[in-house]
This record gives sequence, structure tokens and C-alpha cells, in this order.
Amino acid sequence: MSKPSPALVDALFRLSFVLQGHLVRLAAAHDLSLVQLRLLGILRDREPGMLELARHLELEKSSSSGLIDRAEARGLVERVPSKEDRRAATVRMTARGRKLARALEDEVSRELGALLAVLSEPERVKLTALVERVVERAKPPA
Amino acid sequence: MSKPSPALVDALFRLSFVLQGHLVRLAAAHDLSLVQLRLLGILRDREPGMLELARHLELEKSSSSGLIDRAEARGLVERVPSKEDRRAATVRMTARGRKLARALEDEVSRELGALLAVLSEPERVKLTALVERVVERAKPPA
DNA sequence: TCCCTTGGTTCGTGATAAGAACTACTTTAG
DNA sequence: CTAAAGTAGTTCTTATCACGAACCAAGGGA
Repeated sequence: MSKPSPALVDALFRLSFVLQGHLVRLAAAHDLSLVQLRLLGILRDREPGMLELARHLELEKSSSSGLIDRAEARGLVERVPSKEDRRAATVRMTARGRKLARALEDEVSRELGALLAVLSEPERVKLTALVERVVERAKPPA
Repeated sequence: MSKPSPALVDALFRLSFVLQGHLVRLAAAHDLSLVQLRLLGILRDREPGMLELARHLELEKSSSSGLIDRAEARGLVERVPSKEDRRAATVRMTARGRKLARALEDEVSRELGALLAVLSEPERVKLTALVERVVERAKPPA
């Protein structure tokens, strides 16, 4: 359980604030909250029910209900009633939502690209590998 | 302006969500919001005025006013009237706030330590260097 | 001195999250 | 087959928190 160096802890948190800051600003530019942005990210490759969605976003189901209300009102997602279970519905992105998600993804990677330009390609590869191993370890608890 | 690989973008954002998630949970365990946590972080080595503080936190001055109200009510910080300018006051951490900040810092680095244990010491050093260069570049725009 | 700027606070409003209560459907135990 | 228990979602009330506009002093020229 050797403590990591303060420099590393500090650098990582600074990085995380920088990244989140970018996300928040970019989302805001499209009138989205950070949670709505995460929602779009999640729906990119999933079509979860409310409950599952709430779990992903770490929200109460009542909160995600409201979240989807708002997103649906803006035409970004739609509730799809389940055929098998008449209580359930899944949430799916609309074409409009998908387009917005794609645009955001683009802007994000453009901005991040500017930051990462300080590193050489081999360095970026190395960084990718290191970070992936760390986040990998973070998954299990979830 | 070469786009970074999606894998890297993805890994970095995943990491940033993991880190922020830790912060949020830890802060919540002490009944603090993320912003209050950042406040403590900022006050560790500064004694800013309201306006300067708002800038650091990217809040409106009215918001930081309320923020400090709440933190002050909990005895974590105090407003120190400026001697030179009778309008102004600076915000300073109290002993109680400092103690809490220290405890949080400890918990944070303990949790992060568990994550970073997947890397060897040389790898951590490498990671530190890479991340520092990236965040360094992020500073200027601020 | 008069006016403009600056540091802060107050107040009203809006967004969002939690939790409890409720509806409707499914599943399970007898 | 039916009653009881569980599950998926919604609704409603409440609390937090951020913003913006209005406001109050107190500085600082000209």
C-alpha cells in the first residue's frame, strides 16, 4: 500500500479537473449539463432501461426519470416501450441526439488533441497503456 | 493538429471520471460538495478575496459568496476583513478546515494509491512526467 | 467634490437531485 | 389459479446550489 508520490496524485487530479473542465464548457456551449453529456456517451452503444441507466450515472431512478424527461423534450433521446415487459421502457438516442453526440465527440477530441500535442507519438502510446491499466483496475469495484 | 487516438481520449476521460468519482464520494462522506472540496484545496496555500476565489472556482461572485457563507457556518473557513481596503475581505481556512483538508488529502491519496499499485515505480515516474507535461500545457489558457 | 469603478452581499429564479409514495405489471408461493 | 411480494417507472415534495440583477459601501481619479 505504498503511498504514491504527491507529485503523481497532484498531477492526476489536476489533469482530471482540466479534462472535466473541458467537458463542462463544451457541453454548456450546447446547453447541456455534464450529466446529459454522460448520458449521450452511455447511449452511444447501449439502450438501457431507466434503472440500468441510473446505475451507470450513479443517480436515483427518480433523478434519471427527470433527466430523460428533459432530454426527451429536447428530442435527444426517446423512450421505447419494451415489448416483453409492459412496465419497462428502454432509452434510445434519436438521430438528433446521435448527431449532437458525434459533434461533441469531435470537439472534445479536437481540444484534447491540442493538449496532447505536447507529447510525441510514442509517448502518447506509452501514456495510453499506462492509463488503461489504471482505469482497468478501477472497474471491478463498480 | 493530429487527432489523438480514440483509445487515448477514451482512457483519459475514463480516468478523469474515476478520479472525480473518488473525490465526490470522499467529499460526500464528510458532507462536502465537490466545490467545497476544491475550495479547501485552493485555500491550502492561498488566502484569496471573494472575487479571486470565484475566478479560481469558475463561479460567479454571488455563488462564491454563498459558498463561503456555508463553509463559514460550518467553521471551515473565515472571512478576514482587509486592513487596507475596507470593502474587501479575504478567505482563510480555519484550523478545523485545515484538519479536514488534511484528512481528505490522506484518504484521497490512500485510495489513489490502491489504483496506482498496478504500476511499477518506474512506470509511475514515467506517468507523472507525461501527465505533468500535459497539464502544464493546459495552464496558460486559464 | 462628483462620478465611475470595484469588492461583496442579497434576493428572486431556475435546474437538478434525493426520497417517499404511488401505479402498473410480473413473478412466485401455495 | 390466486394472493402476496417484487420490479420498472413516474410523480411530488423538498433541499442544494448556481446565476444574474440590483444594491451598498468604499476607493480613486479628474
